[in-house]
Amino acid sequence: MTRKDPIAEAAATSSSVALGGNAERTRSHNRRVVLETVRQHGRLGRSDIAALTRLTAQAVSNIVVELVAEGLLAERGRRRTARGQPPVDFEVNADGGMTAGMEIGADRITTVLVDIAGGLRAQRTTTLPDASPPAVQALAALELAAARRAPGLPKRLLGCGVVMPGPFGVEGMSSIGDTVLPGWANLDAAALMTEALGCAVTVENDATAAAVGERLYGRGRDRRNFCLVYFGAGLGLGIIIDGQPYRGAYGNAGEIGHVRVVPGGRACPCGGHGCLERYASANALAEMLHDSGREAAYEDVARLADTRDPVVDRWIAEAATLLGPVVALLENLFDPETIVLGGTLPDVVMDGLVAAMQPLPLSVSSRSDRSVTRLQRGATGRLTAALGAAALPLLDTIAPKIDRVAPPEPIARAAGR
Amino acid sequence: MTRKDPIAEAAATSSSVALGGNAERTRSHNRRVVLETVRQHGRLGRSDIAALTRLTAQAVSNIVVELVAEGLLAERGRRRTARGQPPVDFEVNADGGMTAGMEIGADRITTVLVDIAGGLRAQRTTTLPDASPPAVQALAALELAAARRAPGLPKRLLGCGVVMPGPFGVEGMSSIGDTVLPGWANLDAAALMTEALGCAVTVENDATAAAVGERLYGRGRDRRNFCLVYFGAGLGLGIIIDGQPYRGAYGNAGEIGHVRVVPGGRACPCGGHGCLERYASANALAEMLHDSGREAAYEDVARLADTRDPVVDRWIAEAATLLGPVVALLENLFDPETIVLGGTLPDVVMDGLVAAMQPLPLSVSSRSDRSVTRLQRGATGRLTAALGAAALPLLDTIAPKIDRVAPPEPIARAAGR
DNA sequence: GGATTAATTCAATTGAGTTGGTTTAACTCA
DNA sequence: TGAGTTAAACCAACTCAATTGAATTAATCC
Repeated sequence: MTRKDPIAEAAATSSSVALGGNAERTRSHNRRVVLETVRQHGRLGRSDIAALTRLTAQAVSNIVVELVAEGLLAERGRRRTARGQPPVDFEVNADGGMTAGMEIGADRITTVLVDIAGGLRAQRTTTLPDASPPAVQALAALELAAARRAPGLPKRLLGCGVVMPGPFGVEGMSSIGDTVLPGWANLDAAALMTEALGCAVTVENDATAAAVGERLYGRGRDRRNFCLVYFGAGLGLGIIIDGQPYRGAYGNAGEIGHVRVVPGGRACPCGGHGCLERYASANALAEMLHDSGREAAYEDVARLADTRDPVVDRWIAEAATLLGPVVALLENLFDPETIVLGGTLPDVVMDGLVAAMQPLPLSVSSRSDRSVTRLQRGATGRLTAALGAAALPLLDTIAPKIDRVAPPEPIARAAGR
Repeated sequence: MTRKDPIAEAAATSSSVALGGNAERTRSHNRRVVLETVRQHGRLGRSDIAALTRLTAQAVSNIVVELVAEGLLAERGRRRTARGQPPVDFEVNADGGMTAGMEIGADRITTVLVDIAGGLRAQRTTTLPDASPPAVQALAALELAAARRAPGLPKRLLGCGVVMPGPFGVEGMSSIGDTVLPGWANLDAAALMTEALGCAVTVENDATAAAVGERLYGRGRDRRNFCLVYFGAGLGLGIIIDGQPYRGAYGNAGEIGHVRVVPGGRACPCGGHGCLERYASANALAEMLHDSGREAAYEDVARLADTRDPVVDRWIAEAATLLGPVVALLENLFDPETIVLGGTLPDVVMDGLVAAMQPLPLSVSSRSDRSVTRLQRGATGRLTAALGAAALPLLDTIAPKIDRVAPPEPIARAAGR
């Protein structure tokens, strides 16, 4: 009859377990639901919230009182209606709090402060002379402090999201090569940055952060399933499933840059040849520009694209040819509501890409009755990664999610033997 | 000040809304959590359940009493432990209920009855002379009734899952071509079958159903994220994310069969050329066997594979060559815990495929410290689709899920103007 | 200005989990 | 063999938060 201890067993397999609920968790869930509903619709009366969430008006009323008291919601006066007592509208209180987003690249740090209503309240960029952990820690702390000196900011800082070349802690294919910052490999970046910044830090890769940014502030505002193709140094894919970022079982989902699209093509640091990101990425464009003796800083690229520079056009044509089938592939696999293009390329270039990819290849998304376009440029512009980073802590605050947790510690339990 | 009615607006965009919780929903959630936990671990005492779910022993006790009274859990005696009062173990009561699964193909119907503990309790196959809706309805009802006459079955039938060539209601790429049963296009198959069978029917495609089957009874039992590549008439992909089947925004996710793998290759009913499923699918193998004058029924294929028939070997080699990169692609995009092969091919053939694909191409899944193999054959064998179908209703009963719902009807509300 | 309508609040009730104490069933050791 | 120890399970009182039903409030309609 002797068996292993089921608790120890669960901890060993590290399979997460669904969490039971209770009254407090119900409240916390409902608070999130209310906030998310208001955020999504912009401005709602208590009854509207009740109807949308299927809570009673009374429950909503209680929660709203709480949220207003905490400064998360703000009253916005009565709406005019046909009959009956007009509802008092509420919206997310822009001054109720803010989050920070930092994009740490090899040579620069971009910092943004975003309020909980999605408004950009401060923004800084500085060069990073030394990317070693202590230097980054110091400079990041300074930059955040400097950004917080902007006038009229919300007082509360709810958290900080950091985007940096990853991955961290996961031994993935993409960790081989030149993506990780020198000296950061195998370090717990989130812990280091939490220590440096003195507030809760979430670390995420650029593509996923950008997708979260679009989800909260951009094209994904009322989308629950979409993909974001991110043009950075490489090519990334951010995946939003059921309103939440999808990271995969080991945090490596969306590694799209190393799909082989040109058999026997350009060599890639990953060891392969003809990888997609050797053609379709900001780096690939910069290389092409360099090879033809042109400047390739952001402003240069924007200018060149504006003037329909032949090299830029050539890159767009090539990238579009290779990306088209990949877009169709993503549609066939994920069946998203839409696919968004984001990243560090100027809007003109993105628009050029979208245009050059038309008509898109046949896929399950080729329906005639679409209400959303299959492919579009993101709405958060050049700051997309930093804004996405800032959105990360907010997602935890706002988005209702299923509560699931690692199995409990088997410590202090006498295991059966 | 005049604005649109937010409720009508929400209904129009049909974006689903998170649902508020209350005491009853908490209970229902906790019941599911308890059931799921017991199902996953096989046999647990009340305290174990409490520790795993983070509920109090008391709450668990109450719920267990309820579940035992309803016949869903069964007491299994005390376990031997070192000290203290030994716990009473519980497990899912195999006689507490069952679900039916039907696989409706172009020429046959397979029916299985599976109890809630995952045991196969009855199984039938019959030929389907006429695939028109009325004929299928009549025969399916007869088959289900016949299966239910097997001795010693659980009394309760909790629901019925049906797998049939889809898709239904969605105008997808794959609906073009020969996949849909004649006469079923644009019909509400779930409603028709519910009416015919007299119990709640879920309709699903083969690949997703198979994935759900593996999730509950097979290789996915302790996996929360995996993909299942399904070899049927075509080639499908079932995706399990966070323990739940992922169907995409419009129910078309996992359309993997029409990835172009051979430029300028064999023509495909979808209109393209060189689609994966023209090479890697049960149909493709059958075609190849026919062309060389061999029989291609299931038993024939199994026999031929056993004797290492050169044609079968050739098919395996070809399919493996084409599937290898696709497996790597899936790993890079979904980062699953594992990828499972399932479908209507004999186990020998599947095993041959898995072997022939080694070594797998580099991907984010190429880690040295893996505890689960990257690619494996499914555990549910030839009945995989039917068993998966039977698992569908159970998933709703057992698996905890976030409650989310379409927005409320705007009827009977005076819209502001 | 009264009737009507819809939003909101008030007060009592209910469901379900938690807390703290008690009982029960095994093992350990003298 | 029996007292002591330990962990499981149960009992009863309590608390949280949502629901229910009635009352109040603030508009428009006529």
